[in-house]
Amino acid sequence: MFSRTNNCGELNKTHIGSNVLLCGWVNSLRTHGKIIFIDIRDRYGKTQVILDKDDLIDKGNSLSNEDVISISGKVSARTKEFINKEIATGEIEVIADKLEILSVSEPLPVPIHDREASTEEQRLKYRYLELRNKTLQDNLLKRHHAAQVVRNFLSKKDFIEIETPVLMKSTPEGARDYLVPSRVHHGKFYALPQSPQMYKQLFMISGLDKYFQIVKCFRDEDLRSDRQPEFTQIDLEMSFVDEPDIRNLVENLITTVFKEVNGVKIKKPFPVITYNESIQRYGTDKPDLRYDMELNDFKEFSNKSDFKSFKDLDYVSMISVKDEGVFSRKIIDELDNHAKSLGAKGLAWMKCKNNALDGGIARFFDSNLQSDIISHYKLKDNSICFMIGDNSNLALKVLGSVRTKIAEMLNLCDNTIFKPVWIVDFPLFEWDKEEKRFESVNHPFTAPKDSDIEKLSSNPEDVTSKGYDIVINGYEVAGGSIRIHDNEMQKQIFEIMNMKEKEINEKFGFFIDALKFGTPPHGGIAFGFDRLVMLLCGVNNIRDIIAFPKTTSASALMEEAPNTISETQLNDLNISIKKNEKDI
RNA sequence: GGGGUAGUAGUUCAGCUGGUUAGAACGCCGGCCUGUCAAGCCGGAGGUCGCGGGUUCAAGUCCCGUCUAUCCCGCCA
Repeated sequence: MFSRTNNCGELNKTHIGSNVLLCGWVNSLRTHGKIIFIDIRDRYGKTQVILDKDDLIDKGNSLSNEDVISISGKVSARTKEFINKEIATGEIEVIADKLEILSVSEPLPVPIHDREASTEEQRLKYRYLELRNKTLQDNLLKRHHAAQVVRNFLSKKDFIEIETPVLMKSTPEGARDYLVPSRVHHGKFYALPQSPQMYKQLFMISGLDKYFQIVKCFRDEDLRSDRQPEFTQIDLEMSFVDEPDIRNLVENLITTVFKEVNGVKIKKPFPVITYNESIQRYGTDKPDLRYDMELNDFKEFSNKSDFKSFKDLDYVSMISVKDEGVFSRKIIDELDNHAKSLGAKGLAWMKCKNNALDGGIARFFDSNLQSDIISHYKLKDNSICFMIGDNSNLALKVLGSVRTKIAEMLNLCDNTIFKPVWIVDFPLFEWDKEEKRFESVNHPFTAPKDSDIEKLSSNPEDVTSKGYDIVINGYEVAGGSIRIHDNEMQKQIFEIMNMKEKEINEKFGFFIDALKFGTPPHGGIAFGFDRLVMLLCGVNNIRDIIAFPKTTSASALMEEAPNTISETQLNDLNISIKKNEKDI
């Protein structure tokens, strides 16, 4: 029987002369007749092994990539000309005196060292092979490290990690629930948590004071590159706090994680901007602050121009960018198409040259107006302006998206820089046109600002909430709020959302009851842990930091989930499947 | 639900305005080779062009439908 003495990444000059036994995969094989080189690989690194004895060469010639082997031999120094500076073990090699083949590998369906070299469909099907890739392993290692730092940090601050149920009651507000049928209670269903929101508030009522959990959450909605149907939150809640207490704690948590995991220092305190300000300046509530290019109100000038398409519009939004020959007609067309695909009528533009405006819609602005524009926005020579006119919502939103697109084109997104910002003063409600009722912008447990409580009954649309988000580099990384701790107010909020007493009692009665028995003022926040790890790893796809992710249609290509179940299983649950017309 | 992109050898791709036997690289199999490190050289095998229909003398190529992956919009309290 074998027993490994070292891993494949740790041998160096200090081990020269010692006898070792290494285990791992054949990373590459170079046969030269009377000598064979094997790079043996494990999670820790690669080591070059030499086979130069006749019996070993016969065996070595039968090897192929990804076979699992063990090698025993002597660590030997490489002569100067053969040192490989690329790898940690490059100063030594192991001269084998025994080779054991532990497992033979068939040719791989995906190459493991070059992830780009196969389609994602293929890689997800053989995810366990893709996970042999160094980068992916490093990402998972970083994820582990980040979780560990979070647990340590919060534990030291008296937070207790408490598990909450995964099978819970469905309360259809917000996202669609993943549902689990009950065998015992025919026709009834559990829901998987979208977040442990109510449980953690109940912990505060219980007097547990400070709670956290690194926990899986589930939302049955359509996916994006930063959204998975099941994802992980760092969920936390604390009693007897107001907004500044939470912000202070969270800033310390975030800076600690970035420092411990990535060695990056982030300045405190984080900048704070209001929701309205963020929309005005960046056209989004998750602005990327790694670059400037703020949006401007251009209405004043477009009104004075002869450009008819901008007349009679609510709003004209403008950004200006330095143009160092990047914005060719082709690129401008590309941006124009992007704007149109988001619902804008088009993207107007003009360039600033020799203290005048030129190209695009410049001819609709007379020379006086042009100089006014140039001096008002301090436009520099060789810059380009982009404008969108529409209702203010759309104009800002679309130009905000153009802003990020331009930043990508100009390579302004440095993944080693982290720019966090608090977004605060969200409206408490927004009007749902289709349902014709108010809906919570955050969730219905978010408290209104103390100064706005009177407006709750008169004009709910003007009420500002005690909610806050943290955005880093354009990703919404965390969101939370100070909660309502008064049962009457909680009931009032549900009523504003057009819920009847009966419905409130059915869905949330237990929770409103709980609020009656001495509820401390409390608040908290939940981090999208996956997104945080994405930032730490410098990747822009959530699948790169999850071991076994789902596709954009929420299926698992490896094990083929979801799947059909047997008649027996259906009968146990008293469920029958409706046949579509197509299937008949 | 809507829009964009992709689907051809084990893998990644090429294949023009429809026209001989659908090509390349890597991998695989066989052989040679004592200093390579993505080793090299010689030879070989390997294809239901995602699937279904249509147009045509002729379809990988054109048309319609459909499936899968991916990006975006809607959606994500």
